[in-house]
Amino acid sequence: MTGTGTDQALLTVGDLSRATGVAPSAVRFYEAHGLLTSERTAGNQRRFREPDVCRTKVITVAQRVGLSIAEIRTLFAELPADPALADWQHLTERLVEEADRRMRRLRRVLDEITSGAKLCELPHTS
Amino acid sequence: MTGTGTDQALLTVGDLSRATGVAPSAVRFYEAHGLLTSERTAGNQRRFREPDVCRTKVITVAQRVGLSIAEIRTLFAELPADPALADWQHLTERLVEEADRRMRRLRRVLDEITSGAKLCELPHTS
DNA sequence: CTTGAACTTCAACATTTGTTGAAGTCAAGC
DNA sequence: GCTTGACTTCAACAAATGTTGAAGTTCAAG
Repeated sequence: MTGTGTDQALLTVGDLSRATGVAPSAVRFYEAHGLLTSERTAGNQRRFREPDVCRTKVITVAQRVGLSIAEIRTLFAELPADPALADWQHLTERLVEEADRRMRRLRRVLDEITSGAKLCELPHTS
Repeated sequence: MTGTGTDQALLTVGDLSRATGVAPSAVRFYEAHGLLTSERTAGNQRRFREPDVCRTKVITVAQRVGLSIAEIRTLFAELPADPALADWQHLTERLVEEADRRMRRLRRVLDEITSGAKLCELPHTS
């Protein structure tokens, strides 16, 4: 009975920050806004788990897609506590879909201003 | 010699707002930040010109592309005072290019998280 | 144990992109 | 020429997304 099975690597704020490139202040901010959760040590320090590295990276990507913190929270709402690979895949799939939707919307607007052409009337230089 | 040539329609803030769907406060904001310019009446009220309708619409689209006010100001820096059709076309071309660049960058990031796959390590459930 | 780096909370600040309201002025129709 | 709606400026507020700093605590190494 050597292993208890709970050899989970616990990460400090600094560890998570280094693992993701996100500033410690931002990590705390994300936790305060429900995007990350942590346990606490006896001395009240945060300890994150490995999936939080992934969550944090997803946050970064989702922000690039244009999602707000609130929207990312909603996105994460579907994610189980200890996600399996399939769960991550499903999540990124949804994220990609959302990105596609937004890019298509943008493309439509761009098409309007290039081909629709009524955006800018010429000054009637008679 | 009937026309003086200066039958330019002059637009109040409200006119421009109605023509573009942008709030009057936003119009003033854009002017304060150098995206629009106006003349003033004897009584100190703003009077815009037709091209400003187009500029304002471009501002809206550029924001959807993700440009900041400062970036839009830079974009407009190339635009002559009284732009011809070709100038508008050039501008929208640049805007579309920028949008494409941004979408390609985003696409790369998305590809990384879907195919690159090293984003999320599986918890080693032995 | 002690020490130094890393952690804690909390409040204040920073930036962007505007909106709102107060107090006052202008323009246009009757 | 008066009235009324639209305009003016300016300051304060707002919401999102964090960062910074102060004051104090904890963790790990020696």
